[in-house]
Amino acid sequence: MSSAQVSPSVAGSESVTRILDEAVELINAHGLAGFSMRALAKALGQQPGALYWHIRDKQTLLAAVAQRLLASIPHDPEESLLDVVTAFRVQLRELTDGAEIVLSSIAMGFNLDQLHARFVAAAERDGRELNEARTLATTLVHHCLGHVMHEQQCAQTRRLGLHQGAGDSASVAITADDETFQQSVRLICGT
Amino acid sequence: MSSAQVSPSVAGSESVTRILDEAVELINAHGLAGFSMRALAKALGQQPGALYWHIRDKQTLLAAVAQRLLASIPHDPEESLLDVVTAFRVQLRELTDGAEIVLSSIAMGFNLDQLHARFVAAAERDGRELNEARTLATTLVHHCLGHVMHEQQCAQTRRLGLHQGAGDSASVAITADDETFQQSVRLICGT
DNA sequence: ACCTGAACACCGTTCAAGT
DNA sequence: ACCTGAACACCGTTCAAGT
Repeated sequence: MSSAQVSPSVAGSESVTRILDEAVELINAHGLAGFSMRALAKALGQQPGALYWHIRDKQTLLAAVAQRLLASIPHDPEESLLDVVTAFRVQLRELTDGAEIVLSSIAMGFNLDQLHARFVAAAERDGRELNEARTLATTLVHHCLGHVMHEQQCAQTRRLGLHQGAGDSASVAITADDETFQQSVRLICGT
Repeated sequence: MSSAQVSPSVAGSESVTRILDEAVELINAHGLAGFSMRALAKALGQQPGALYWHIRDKQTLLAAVAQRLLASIPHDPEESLLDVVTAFRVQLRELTDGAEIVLSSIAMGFNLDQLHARFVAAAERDGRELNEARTLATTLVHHCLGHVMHEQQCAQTRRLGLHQGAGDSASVAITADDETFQQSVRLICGT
């Protein structure tokens, strides 16, 4: 049995850990667009091909990064719905292009069920009925992903320089900042 | 003045139109991941370099595709908030990976202000106060993008074959389908 | 078990030179 | 004005061969 997989549960083969650590560092430094397998190999002092003994491919690597991101959301057994959605957003923002990485990992079979379950549990603790809790959970997850994705893409726009909009760029009607996020969450949760 | 730009307003140089048409066709056929400048050139019967006389680069091309997508949301002056969010989702789904293309175009300076304004206007017609209308608009845009992105990534997972989840794949707790979407919209709008 | 070296089949983009 | 041909500097991935 070759270990050429980043298996969801047993990903701790310690060479894989080193690879993931370095991948996170590079993504944080140069963004997802500036991240390549070849650059990762170079940073690890190896040949590009060497990576493929440890991991299946780039997409699987990114799915593992996404998984690690979600797994490190702090877990409070008494957390409210507001707590968990806030923690989710915080964690997405810890990693450059975190929302894009999580979303695109879905195409790798990565799913958000665990996260969804945490939202549902928190909603039920807040006194919601099960069906309502489920809708609430799904809505908040989708909203948070859309919001942070927007925010992070705007950040990249700024990093690359010019906005191609009109000269005075003060006219941005739709924004994705802290205050907007909180207003949306209050709206969804019904104050 | 070289025309090497897909300028937002005057993009109608008819060669550019042909390029965009073909790009949309290829994206619909093979997804964003399977779309390349070289494949686009081949489909047009040209050399890859020829494209760069008409358009600045790939990202600008995709931003133009996103713009065309948003511009072709049917416009009803009496539309309700529900109408506009539904039309937005329909249009995102017209194009394979449409949500991803729109979201990533934001990094090119592409912004969603026009769309946001339509949401706000519809909300006001529905009797909302301005601040409420703004929050509602932002929330719905972010939610819809997150939702459709999730949905389209899942579709790609299915196209590529296996889910790497457990054997029986019936256990998907979080989904992005029509019914879920409508429930979320009702929740956000307050029934 | 783990890595190198070298290759394969691609990319996006530029730019002289042609017409 | 518009396109070709050819190059540049990259990609992800595979795989024999080494240790």
